[in-house]
Amino acid sequence: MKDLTVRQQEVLGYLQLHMREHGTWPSFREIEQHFGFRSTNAVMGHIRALERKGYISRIPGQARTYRINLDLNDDSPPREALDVLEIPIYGHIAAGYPDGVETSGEIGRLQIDVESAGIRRTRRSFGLKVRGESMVDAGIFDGDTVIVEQSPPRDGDIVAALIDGETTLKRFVNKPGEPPYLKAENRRYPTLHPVAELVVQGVAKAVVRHL
Amino acid sequence: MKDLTVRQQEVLGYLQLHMREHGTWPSFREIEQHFGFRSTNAVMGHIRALERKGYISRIPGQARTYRINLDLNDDSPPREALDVLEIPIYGHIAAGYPDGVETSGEIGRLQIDVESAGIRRTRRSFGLKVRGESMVDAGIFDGDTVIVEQSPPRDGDIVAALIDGETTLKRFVNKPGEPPYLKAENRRYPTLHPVAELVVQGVAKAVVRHL
DNA sequence: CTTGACGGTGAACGCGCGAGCACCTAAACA
DNA sequence: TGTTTAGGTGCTCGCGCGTTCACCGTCAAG
Repeated sequence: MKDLTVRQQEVLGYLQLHMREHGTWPSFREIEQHFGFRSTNAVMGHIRALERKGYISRIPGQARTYRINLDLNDDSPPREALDVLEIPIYGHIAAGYPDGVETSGEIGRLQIDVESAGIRRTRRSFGLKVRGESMVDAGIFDGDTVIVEQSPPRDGDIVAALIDGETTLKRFVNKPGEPPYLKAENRRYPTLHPVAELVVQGVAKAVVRHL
Repeated sequence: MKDLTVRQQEVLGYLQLHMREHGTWPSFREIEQHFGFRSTNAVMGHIRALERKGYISRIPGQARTYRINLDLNDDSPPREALDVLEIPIYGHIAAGYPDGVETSGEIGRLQIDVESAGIRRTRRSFGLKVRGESMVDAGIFDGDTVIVEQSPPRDGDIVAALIDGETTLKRFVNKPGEPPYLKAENRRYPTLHPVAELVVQGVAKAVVRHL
């Protein structure tokens, strides 16, 4: 946060303010008007600067598409206090809802400190209520809550993946030289699970079980 | 949520999904492509329906500006704020611990909401870093953190108990007519563990595992 | 004195993207 | 039977909005 000029901080602040208040990113013209600029190019300069310095990223040419890189703009001191995160929990996956997690199906919330869960604040995370026995050999049982972080999977990770329109938990196997595939961790299940198109929603980082 | 058709729920779900994953609302063309429509007007119909039914609102003519009316789409009971508790974690337990709070052996802290952990605020709780394999058959592995609440054990509970000056995790068995005893949940361990004097420190309520 | 970063004006360009119109199909009424 | 509602296709129109180019200041560093 230190390498930003005052003006740039103001612009970054306005981006976040607008998002908080309207649920939408502002357009160049809206930023221009807010700061009293007389040219959208003044905005362009600041946006470019923020982009260059890594505080935001965007999809060039597309309207109102920003993304704040949180890890940079919170210059939180080395934490002594526990950094707690509130996470939505999704349960049953709507039948036929192929996009995966049905957002309206939020069945609860969970709060845990990031260290215990092994997740990062900068990534989006969500909880998933486990159904079925496909991962019992990995110590994940029916009824457990797994905390999934949206990040690219690596070989050996347990991932939440989309199979036939349902979200399931599987081991992600990606050996060099062969296409990646998914594997259930249950001796009674077919071990291999070849998938035409692999849609990985996130990587399981932690399990919380209610005894 | 009941007055929405399946398709409308899917569209609403995609709006939220896209927002979660990209931090941006999708454009009509992106929605069209995602659902395989061949006309943006199909999108228009659904957006209009969602708007008419009050689930979203938008600023007409402006790109990627939606607003979700949350109060409508979650028909879950009004969620109370999560009650979060900070808990000390002990590694190896010092002999003589049961007298009270011996903080010297504290190796960390954990924060979690009481509901996820299944504990009560009124009781004292602590975390325990599991060492050894004595409970693998109960799905508790070496390295897991169990959350223990200080309360009287009942038959079948997993308890933290003092054996030979060390705290271990065991199943508490208390059948009528015979003295209570402890039992390890590992096929390779002796199943019975008769103890002269039973010192139970608390009942395990939850497990947190870092994958 | 020059160079570069920073902050800005003004105008023009061109695609992204919401909006509208015409028309189609299937299911649910009544 | 006609009418309505949900869910589409295909096309066009026109504004919103990001982008670029030319050019202007100020200030600190080399």
